[in-house]
Amino acid sequence: MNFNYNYAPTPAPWCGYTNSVSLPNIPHCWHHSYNPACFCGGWECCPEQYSQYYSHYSAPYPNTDAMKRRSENSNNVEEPAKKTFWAAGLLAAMEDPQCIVKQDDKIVIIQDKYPKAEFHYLVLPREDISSINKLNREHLPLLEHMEAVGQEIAKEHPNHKFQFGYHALASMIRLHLHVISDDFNSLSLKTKKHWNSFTTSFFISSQDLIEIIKRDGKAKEISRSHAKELMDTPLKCHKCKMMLSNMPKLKQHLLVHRLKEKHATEK
DNA sequence: GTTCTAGAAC
DNA sequence: GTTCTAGAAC
Repeated sequence: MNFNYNYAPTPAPWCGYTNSVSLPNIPHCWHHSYNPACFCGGWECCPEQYSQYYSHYSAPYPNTDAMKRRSENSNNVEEPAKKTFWAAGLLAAMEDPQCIVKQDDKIVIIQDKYPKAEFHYLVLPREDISSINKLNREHLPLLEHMEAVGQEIAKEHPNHKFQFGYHALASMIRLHLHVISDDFNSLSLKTKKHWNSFTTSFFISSQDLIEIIKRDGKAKEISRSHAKELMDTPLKCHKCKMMLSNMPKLKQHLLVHRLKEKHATEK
């Protein structure tokens, strides 16, 4: 992965090491639980500091070179960049063979690191498109292709229904199409925000986005305040519209549908 | 995006 | 007292 200054990776705040030259090749994907874009290399560079913040993890080995660099730079600590590093996690993941499920010359498909359902893929264009804001009519063939490969991978799970769509205000850099099974059976599905991001109008179906681009020639991310309104929507089952008062109850309720569908497919 | 946790809700 | 979540920190 080549370093791209547009994404302004942030040195870990506790690490004094700053580097104004260039970032070496990034050998790891974000699955290795540290900031792949950090100048200091993430927590491997600062094991003692890392364990201070995250005592339940332990550093694999002390990186003495990095500690020395940090010491040399200790009087020259730059303010961390505003753009937070985690937002660039997808860029690292789509470069890592371990993360890639499928790819072609236009797109890369990865598994969501924190799947919100039994199957949850992300289709990312190789073209540097940061978000739906950057789309225009020239991207229509790409958007159609992204959905087509998404449909293809969904077909590998014939007992599951899938949703294909984009978040109206995405957190991660690089346009990504969610391909997610509608069971929403996952330990990583925890919060109201998770739920509402897939079951309210915050989730723009792939077909809808394509129609919007065809019609208007562009699409616009929603405002933070509108996003918050949608995230605060009361919890409602996406299948039977039943209202649930909290996430544990909602997740328990989802079991009803899972059992019902399991029964139906076994008939 | 996730983790963590204070304090709200029960 | 326990469960749950919102918001800050990362």
